[in-house]
Amino acid sequence: MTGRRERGDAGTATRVLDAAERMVQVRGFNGFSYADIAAELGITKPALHYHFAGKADLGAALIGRYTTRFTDALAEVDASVGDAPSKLAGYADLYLTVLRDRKMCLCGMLAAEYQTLPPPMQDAVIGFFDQNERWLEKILEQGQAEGNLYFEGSARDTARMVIGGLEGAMLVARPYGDISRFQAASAGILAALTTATP
Amino acid sequence: MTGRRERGDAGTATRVLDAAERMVQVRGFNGFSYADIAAELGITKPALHYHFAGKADLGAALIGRYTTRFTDALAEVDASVGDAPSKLAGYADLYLTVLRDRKMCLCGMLAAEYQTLPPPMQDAVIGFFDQNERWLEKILEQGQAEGNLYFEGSARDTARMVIGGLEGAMLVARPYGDISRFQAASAGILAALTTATP
DNA sequence: GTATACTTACTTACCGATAGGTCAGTGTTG
DNA sequence: CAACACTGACCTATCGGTAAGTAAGTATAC
Repeated sequence: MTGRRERGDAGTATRVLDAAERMVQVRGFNGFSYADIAAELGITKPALHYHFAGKADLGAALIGRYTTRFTDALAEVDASVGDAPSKLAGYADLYLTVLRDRKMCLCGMLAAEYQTLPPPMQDAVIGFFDQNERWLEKILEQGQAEGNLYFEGSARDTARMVIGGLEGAMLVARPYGDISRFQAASAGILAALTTATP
Repeated sequence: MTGRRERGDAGTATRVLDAAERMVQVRGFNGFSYADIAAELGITKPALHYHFAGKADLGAALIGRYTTRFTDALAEVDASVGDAPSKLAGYADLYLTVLRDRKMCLCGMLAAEYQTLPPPMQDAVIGFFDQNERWLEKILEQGQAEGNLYFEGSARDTARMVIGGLEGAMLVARPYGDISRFQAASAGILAALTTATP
């Protein structure tokens, strides 16, 4: 065995994160074990402990990477489309992409299990939602200023409604295995924000 | 020890259901064990197996009782208030009552863990959402006919949006321990449905 | 009315499997 | 050789679940 990483080789740590991430998003943090990951990757449990001291550390690393990737995706949405409604649509599309793989939003899943999580993971989950909220708030304010987004109440409360609406739509759509349930809700939220109220 | 139930004594089976229900709503189905329940009630694990053959059976019984109670609560809403907007507000209030105890909707929690549940529990979770959807659909149609609820698209899709919106608002509000997050979302959903579009 | 049979509601003691985690090596690489 | 990336063997605690026994109450037979 080489032991040395080749070009194009993802590296064990990354492969562990990938497997664990998918397991959390499908089964929840309390729904898989170190043994499950080891079996899937064809390595041993101590190899996992070598890369991530404990399940709690792995969990925290998972949220960190997910949040970073999500932040990058939001920046990409910011850069690729101009007006606020398109950015909102791009935001909803990030959720849809996750759901297509029959997965729940990582932090939506962890929000359900929140009370059983080690405190560092709890803080990281909150951080994810805060970040989403800030980005959405900015877009909503932009749209209000541009005159192409309409809502009553604060941009902050509206941002929270959008996050809750999309997370909830994912949560309920997944048991049915029906993406269109999410799409209808997503379209409805977008429509509500792009329709002027008298 | 008498072994015989006294008046006002809840009965072991009911006490088990009560404890398990709270544990699922706070920690998730994969976040507690038979030992946890036994310790809380001051009985032994085999006593649990006497009343509920296995954790799967207990889980199924849990959803059954919850769905029945929810159905009763919906009938109570139907009976106590007249117009559709008030009924919708009553519906949202059922969610708020759950959240006040720092609990997630039982079936919202189980929706997150859906992929790890035994099939009978999966079916029962779907049944709960179907029932909610049917009730809401009826109310939405009533409101549309009365001219005091406004929405585009089908009553069915709108019902699904309401369920997703409220479940998601609960999901995200709970980590923050902030009921007002839910209330703002709930009020927003109600407002969107009671505001005429041009 | 009392002995017998049976049910209810448990307990003690235990099972194999799995949970997360540790430690002492080991082969490879620069 | 020293750092890196592991493996094999093992640990304790806990998981859901079971087998056997028991105290107390109920129904039935005579």
